Amino acid sequence: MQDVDRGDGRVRRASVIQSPARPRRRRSRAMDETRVRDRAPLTVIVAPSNASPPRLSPADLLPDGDAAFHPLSAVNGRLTPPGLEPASYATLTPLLPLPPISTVSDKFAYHAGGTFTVIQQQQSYAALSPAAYNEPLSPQSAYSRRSASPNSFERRSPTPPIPSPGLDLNAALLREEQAAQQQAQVQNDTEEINTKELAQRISGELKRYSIPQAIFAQRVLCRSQGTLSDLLRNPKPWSKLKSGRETFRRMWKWLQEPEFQRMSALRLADTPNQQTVKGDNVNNMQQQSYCQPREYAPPVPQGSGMYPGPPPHWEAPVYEPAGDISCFMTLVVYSISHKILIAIVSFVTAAQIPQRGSCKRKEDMGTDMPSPKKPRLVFTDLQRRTLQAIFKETKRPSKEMQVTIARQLGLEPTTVGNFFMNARRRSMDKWKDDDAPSSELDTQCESQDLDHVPSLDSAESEEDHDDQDDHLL
DNA sequence: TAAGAGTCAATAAC
DNA sequence: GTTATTGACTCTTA
Repeated sequence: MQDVDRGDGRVRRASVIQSPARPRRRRSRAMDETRVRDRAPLTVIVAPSNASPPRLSPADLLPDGDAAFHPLSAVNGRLTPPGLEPASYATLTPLLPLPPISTVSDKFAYHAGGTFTVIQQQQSYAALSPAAYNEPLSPQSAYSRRSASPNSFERRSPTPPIPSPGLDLNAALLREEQAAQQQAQVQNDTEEINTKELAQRISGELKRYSIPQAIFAQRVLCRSQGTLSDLLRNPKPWSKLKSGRETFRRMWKWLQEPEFQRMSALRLADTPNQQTVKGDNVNNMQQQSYCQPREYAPPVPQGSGMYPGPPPHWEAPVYEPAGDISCFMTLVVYSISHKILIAIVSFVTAAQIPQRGSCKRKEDMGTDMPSPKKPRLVFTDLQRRTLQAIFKETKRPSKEMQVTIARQLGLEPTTVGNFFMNARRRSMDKWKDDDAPSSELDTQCESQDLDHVPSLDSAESEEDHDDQDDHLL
């Protein structure tokens, strides 16, 4: 993984010993675990990045022999399934059927293409007929409708194959259609999409057509490239998704489109400001953006004037390089009388851990001009390793502990809070390696979530490398 | 109100 | 130039 040393810090060791934490409200299994661990002394060792890595074995870190501990190596595996090699997709002709999304919509009856088309043309994307929305992606159906003839997409053409009907017939059809929509909508809300497979297919299609993620993300999903990348690499099981299902539905929908419409969807938004015109021209597909308003207002773009600006400590950050850091840090956390008393003993060189603004920055050091861009905080190696080591032991450190950690590492408490929040969420990204059905995965995840820290993968692999170095030494 | 979920977007990595 | 990573923001949920 890419997470290599970002600093030269040579932290020798840091340990955190924690004993009984203040009783906390039970929220989940995770909290249970945290509570259990809070009762036991905790030692966190942060090894130097260029020397012996933090080898956090259960024996080292979990005096109670917590069986839930898992080596990080078992977690990594950012998903790039072998079956998704670009070459395999390259062997397909554009009109060959796609492999099935097994769990999706086979139960759905294929909806009359004509009526679907009319709706598709006249409604916004989100309001598409659910039946069509969830039409089967089985090889049979896909193939028969797409590749039977070069004009297969015409089955969804704006001119539906409705036999020159009288008004009554149309009305009946419309009613039938509406009923089907309602029913399908119900199904749509509950039906499961195999997000992993969908992600693989989308990835494959993007590769096959050389569609940049950024374009697809923006045009079809109305999301950022980074978001798409993350979704494709770490698709959450459908059952774990909430509002995020909409994004996968859009992928799904796009995948269901005939090639012609897929490419059209990608092209149409090439026009600047296209997305500002939504649903105001039902007769013009070029104005029919895939994108619908977000579930909530998107963040105000930076530089728009509404961004409140960086926190004070970012204004003139002292981005001290972590180089030449040589320290031996020990964190001792213990509690007395239901109140955590955190004692931190640090052996840090003067330049070791600035209390503020210790985060490195690639540049910006020589510019006095206030940048309109929000500076991105990047943890120093020491900060990252310490946080990761602590996270291994305590997924939900108390507020007090977070404050202490923040103070010790020269970070804002909110930054520390964000780290743990992100780490908790991203530590659940491990269903990716499992081919089991999502329901099964869910069960597995329940027992593994909190012991996997993908963000630590780098540290782990790094450690391996360091181990070798140590060995040489 | 805190934690979770979804996401942005800076930027590192390739 | 494209993709992956990740700190932080906004909104939702418990």
